[in-house]
Amino acid sequence: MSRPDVSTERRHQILDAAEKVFVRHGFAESTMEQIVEESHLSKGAIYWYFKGKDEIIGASLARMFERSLQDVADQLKSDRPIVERLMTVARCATDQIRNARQLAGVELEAYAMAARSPQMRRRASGYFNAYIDAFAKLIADGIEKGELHPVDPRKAAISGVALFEGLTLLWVVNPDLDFEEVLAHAAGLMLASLLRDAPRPNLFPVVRGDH
Amino acid sequence: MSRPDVSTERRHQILDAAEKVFVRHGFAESTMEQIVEESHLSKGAIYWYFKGKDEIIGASLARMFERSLQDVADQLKSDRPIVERLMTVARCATDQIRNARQLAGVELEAYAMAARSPQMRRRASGYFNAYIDAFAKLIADGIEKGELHPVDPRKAAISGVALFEGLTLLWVVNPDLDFEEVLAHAAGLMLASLLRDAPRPNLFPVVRGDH
Amino acid sequence: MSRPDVSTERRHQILDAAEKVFVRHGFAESTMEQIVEESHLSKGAIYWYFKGKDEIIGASLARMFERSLQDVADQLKSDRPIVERLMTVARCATDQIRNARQLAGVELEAYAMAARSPQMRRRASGYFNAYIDAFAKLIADGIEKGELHPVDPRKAAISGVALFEGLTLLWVVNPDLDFEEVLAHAAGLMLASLLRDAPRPNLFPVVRGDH
Amino acid sequence: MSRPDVSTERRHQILDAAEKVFVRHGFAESTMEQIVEESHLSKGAIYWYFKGKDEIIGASLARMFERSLQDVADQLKSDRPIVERLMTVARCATDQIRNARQLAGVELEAYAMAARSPQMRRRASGYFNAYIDAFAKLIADGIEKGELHPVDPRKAAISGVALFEGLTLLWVVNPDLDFEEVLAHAAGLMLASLLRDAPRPNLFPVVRGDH
DNA sequence: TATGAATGAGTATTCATTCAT
DNA sequence: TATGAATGAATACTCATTCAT
Repeated sequence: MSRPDVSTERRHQILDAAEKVFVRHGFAESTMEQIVEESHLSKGAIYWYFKGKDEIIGASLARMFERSLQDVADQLKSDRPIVERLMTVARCATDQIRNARQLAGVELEAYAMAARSPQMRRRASGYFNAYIDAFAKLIADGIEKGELHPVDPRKAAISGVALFEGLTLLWVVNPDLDFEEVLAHAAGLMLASLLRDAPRPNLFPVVRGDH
Repeated sequence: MSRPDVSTERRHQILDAAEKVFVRHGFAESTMEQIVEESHLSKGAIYWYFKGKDEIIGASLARMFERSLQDVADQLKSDRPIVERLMTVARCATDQIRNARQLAGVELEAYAMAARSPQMRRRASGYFNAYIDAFAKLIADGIEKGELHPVDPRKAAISGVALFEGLTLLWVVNPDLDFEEVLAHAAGLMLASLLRDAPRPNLFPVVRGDH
Repeated sequence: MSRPDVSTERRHQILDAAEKVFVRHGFAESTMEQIVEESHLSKGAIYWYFKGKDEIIGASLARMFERSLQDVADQLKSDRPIVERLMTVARCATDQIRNARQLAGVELEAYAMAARSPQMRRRASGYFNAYIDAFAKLIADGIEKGELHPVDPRKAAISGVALFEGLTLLWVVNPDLDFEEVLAHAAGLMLASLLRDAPRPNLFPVVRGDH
Repeated sequence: MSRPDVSTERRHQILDAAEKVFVRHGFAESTMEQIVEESHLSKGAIYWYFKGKDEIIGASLARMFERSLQDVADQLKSDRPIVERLMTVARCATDQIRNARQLAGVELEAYAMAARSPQMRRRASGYFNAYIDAFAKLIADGIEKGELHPVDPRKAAISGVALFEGLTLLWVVNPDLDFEEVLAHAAGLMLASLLRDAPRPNLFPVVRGDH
C-alpha cells in the first residue's frame, strides 16, 4: 500500500539541480524556474520538499559544507607523521576543490552573504570553526609528539585555513593560477617555520602534467 | 552662461550612496530606488550619469579597488629595511580593512561574481595582480638586499596576499576574530621562513587595549 | 464482506471541518489543505466524497440553511397565540445565532456570492423564501384569528425577516451590540403596528445579567 | 517644469476600475491583472499609487462608505417635518442603492470580511455608527418636536438602519423583489408606531411603472 | 476506499529602465 | 540637467486537482 520513501532521493535531486544552477548564476540570479527545469520536476514538487528559495539555498550550503568537512576531516585521524598528514590534508583539499571547482564561487557568495546576515554568519562560522578545530587538533598532536615547534595550535590552524581559503579566492578570480604549485609554495613557507627539522618539505613531489 | 561642472561630484555622490546600499544589501538585493533615496537625487539623475545598475556596480568596485591599491601601494616604496616595510604594509592593510569593515563583504561578493563573469574576472584579477606585483617587487628587493631568503618573489607575494585575503574572509564570517592578533601570528609564521635572521618578528608590537 | 457504510459519516466529518475553516478564513481564503488537516482525513479522501472545493462550499451552505430552517420552522406550528409564537420564533432565532455566532459571517459571504452567481442566488433565495413563507403563514394565521391587523402577510414577513437579517448584519460588524436588546426594541416597534391590542409587547421579558 | 498633479485623478481611475472588477468577481476572485486592464494603466502604475491589492480594497471600500454617508447624511439636515425628512432619507437611500445596485454585493462581502478581520470591523462599524448617529439625531429631533413617540432614538435608529440593510440583503439575494414596495411597507410598519398621528404614511406615493 | 506525492496554471508583487515634461 | 510617473517583463510562491499505488 505504501510506496517506497523517495523524499530523500527527491531532496537530493532538487539540491543537485539547485547546485548546478547556483554555480551558473549565483544565488540571487538563480530562479526557481531554472531549478525546476534542471531537476526535471515540477514547481509544486520543489515546493513540496522545500519551503522556498531561501530554504533551498540553506540546504544546499549545508550539504556543501558537510561534504567539505567530511572529506577533509577524515584525513585528520591517522597515525602517520604530522608532515605526512598535513600534506595529505592539503592534497585532499586540493583534490576536492579541483573536482568541485565550480562550487568555490558559490561558497564565496555564501561568505559574502554572511557579512550581512547573522543567520548565514552563524552557519558559515560553524563550518569554519569545525574545520579549524580539526586542524588545530592535528597541530597540537604534532607539537606533543615533538614534530612541530610549540606554537598556539588554534592560531596556526587559523593561519593554515586562511591561507587555503585565500588561495582559493585568488584562484577563483584568476583560474590560470596553478593552484597546486602556489599552495605547495605557500604551505612550504608556513611549514618551514613550524617544523623542527626538514626546512623545505615538498607538498606535491610528484609532478603531474595534466593541467 | 555654462553652469559649473558638477558631473564628477554627482558621480561620487551616487557612488557613495550606492556603496552604502551595497554594504547593507549586497549587489543583487540592492535596488535603484534605494540608491536614489540614499543619494538624495532623482531616478533620472542617476540614469543621466550611469547607464544602469550594472555600470554603477562596476564603477563602485573600480573605485573600491583603486582606493585599496592606492593606500597600500604607497607603502611599498620606501627605503627602510624590508621587515619594517612589510610590517608597515600589513598594518596599513589592517587599518584599511578595519576602517572599511563593511566593504569586505561587498568585495567578497565581487569575487563571487568573478567566478561567473569573465568581465568581472578580468577586473578583479587586474586588481589582485597589481597588488601581487607590488608586493613581489618588495620581496625581490628584500632578496636582492640579502634580507630575505632567495625564494620566487611572485609566489611568495601570492602567498602573502592569499593569507591576507583568507584572514579577511574568516573575519568577515566571524567578526569576533581578533584580526590583528591572528594576522600577526600568521604573518610571523610566514616571515620566519623568509627572513635570514630574526626568527620571530612581531608585526604588532604595540599592545593596544581598545578592542 | 462489505464494510459498513461510512460515507454519510465521512461527509459530515468533512463538512464539519470545512465549516470550521470557513468560519476562520472565509470561503475564498480557505484551502483544501486546511480542510484536510481539520478533518483528519487525506486529500484523496476529501476528493472521494466531494468533487472539489465548490461542492464542499455548496454542501456546507445547504447544511447551514437546512439547520437554520429546521430550528426556526419548528416553532411556527403551534396553537398558542400569535404574539407568543412570534416571540418564540424571535427568541429561537436569537438563540440560534448566538450559538452559531461564527456562522453569521459565513452566511454573509454566501449572500455576497449570491450577488454574482445565479446558482448561489437560487440557493439563497430558496432559503429565504422558505423562511418568509413560513413566517407569512404565521402572520396570515394571526390575521385570520383577528389578532393582527389585516396587512399583506408576505410583505410583513419580508419586513420581519429583513429586520432580523439586518440586525444580524449590524451585530456581525459590531459584536458589542446587544443583539437581544436591540431586537426586542425593533420587533416591538414592528409588532406594535401589527397587533390589534397590546401596543408594546416585551419580547425578552426575563432580564438576564450575564452579558 | 512640473507637470500637473494627476495623482488624485489616477487614484480614482484605479478605484473606479477596481470597483467594476470587484462588482463582477468579488474581492477575493478579482485579480490585479483585471484591474490593470479595466483601468487602462500598467501594472507598475497601479503599484505606484497603491501598495497592493489589500490597499485597493480598503480604499475602494472607504470611498463607497463615504459616498454612501455623504448622499444620505445630506438629507438629514433640513427643517421640514420629520415624516417628510424620514421619507426623503428612505427615498434617497433607495435611489442610491438602485443606481449602485452592483455595489450592494461588494458591501456585503466587506461585512463578511468584518466578521473575521478586526481592522475591517473597525472600518465598517465606523461607517454604521456614523449612519446610525445621524439617523438617531433625526429621530431625537422628531421626538423633541413632539412628532414622534418618546422612544430611545439610538435604538430606533438601529432598527431603521437594520431594516434597510436587511431589505438590501434580501434584494441582493432576490433581485426580483420590488425593493421600493417592500421598503414602503416595512417603513410604514415601523413609522406607524413611532408617529403620534398619521397611522399609515405612504413613503412612495407616486407609482412609477419603470421596473 | 484511501493516501499523499506531484502537477502546473494562476497570482501578487518587484524593479530596472524609459521618457514626456 | 533633472524629475518622477509610467512601463511591463520577470519572479517567487500558492493551491485546486489528479493519479499511481
